[in-house]
Amino acid sequence: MPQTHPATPAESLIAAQGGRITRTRVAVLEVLLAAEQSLTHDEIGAALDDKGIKHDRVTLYRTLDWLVESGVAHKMAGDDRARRFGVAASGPHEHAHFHCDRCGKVVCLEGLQPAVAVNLPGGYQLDRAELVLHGACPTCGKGA
Amino acid sequence: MPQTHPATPAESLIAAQGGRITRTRVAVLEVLLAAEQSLTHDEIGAALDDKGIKHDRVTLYRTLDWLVESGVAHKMAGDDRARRFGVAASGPHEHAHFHCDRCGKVVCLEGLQPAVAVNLPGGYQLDRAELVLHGACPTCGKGA
DNA sequence: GGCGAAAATGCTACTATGTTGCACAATCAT
DNA sequence: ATGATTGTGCAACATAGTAGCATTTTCGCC
Ligand SMILES: [Mn+2]
Ligand SMILES: [Mn+2]
Ligand SMILES: [Zn+2]
Ligand SMILES: [Zn+2]
Repeated sequence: MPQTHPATPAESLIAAQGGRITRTRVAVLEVLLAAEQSLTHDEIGAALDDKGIKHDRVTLYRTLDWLVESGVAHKMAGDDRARRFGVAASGPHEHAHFHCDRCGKVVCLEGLQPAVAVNLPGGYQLDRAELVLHGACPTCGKGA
Repeated sequence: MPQTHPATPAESLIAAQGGRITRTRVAVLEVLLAAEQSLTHDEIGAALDDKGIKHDRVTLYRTLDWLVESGVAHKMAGDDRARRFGVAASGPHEHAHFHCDRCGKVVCLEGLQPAVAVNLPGGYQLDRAELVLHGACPTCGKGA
C-alpha cells in the first residue's frame, strides 16, 4: 500500500539516480537530509530505529554505499574508526568539511572550497581535492 | 648486547622525544624513514618480518601510536579501512598528501600547504587544515 | 490490477582492524 | 649492578565492514 502521487524530496533524489524507491533508502536519505552533521552508520541505524523503520545492518551498509556511488551522499574517513555520511543539499560533494577534534562532529562547509593552486610534483593527475579543517566546534570551543 | 656509541637517525629521533630505544621502535622508524609512501600497519609489519625483526601485532599498534603521539609520525585515515603512517622528514606534519584512487598509495607532498583563507561560519576555531589531493599517481596514470 | 524480471533485503557467517588486561622482559638513571 | 619505569608478548575481546545466498519487493509491461 504505497501512496502513489506526490514524490517527496528523498524519493525524487533516489529516482533521479535510477534507483528503486525503497523503505530503507527513503528513510536513510530523510535522516541524512535532516541531519546537521555527517552521521556514522550506527547513528543512522539508531535514527531509523527511532523512526520505527525496521532494517538490517548489512542493508544499511549497502544503502549507504549506493548513495555514495550514486553521488547523492558522501563518505568521510574520520580519525576514529567510523565513516561518516552526509548529503550536500546543493549538488555534488564539492566542499570542505570541519571536524571538531573534541566531540568528533563533522559538518559540511558548503560554498567554500579553496583554490588548490598547488603544483603537483611529477606525473600526478589531480581529480579532486579534499579539505578538512580541524579544530573546535562552537559548542566545544566555549571554554577556550 | 646493544652497540653503544653512534646513535642512528632513528635512535636520535626516538631519544629526542624522551622515549626508550627499543628494537621495535628503531626498526619501525627505519622502515618509515625509508618508505616512499605512507604505510599501513600490515605493510610495516611485513617490512619488519623482512628485516627479521620479531614483533607482536599489538606492540606494533602501540609503537605506531607512540610515534604519532610524539609527533614523529603521522596517521592518515584513508578511504579503505586502514590507517597509513609516515614520517615527515622535515619536522612536524604540516603538508598535504596525495592519494592515488587507483592503487591506494598515499604520498606526502612536502613543502606545499595551501593558504586556507576560508572564512569559517560561526564560532568555529581552526587548529589545522588537512588537504588530501585525489587522483592518479604517475604509475597508475599511464593509461589515461 | 496482475506478471515476472531485476533489484533490494535479511540472514548467517566471516574478515579485517584495532583494543584491553595482565604477566613478563628490557631499558636506563643511579 | 640494581631496581623503578617503560615496553613487549600473548590471549581474549571489540568494532566496523563484507560475502553468499535465499526470500521479498519494486516497477515496467500487458
Ligand atoms: Mn560534505
Ligand atoms: Mn605526511
Ligand atoms: Zn565539538
Ligand atoms: Zn597509483
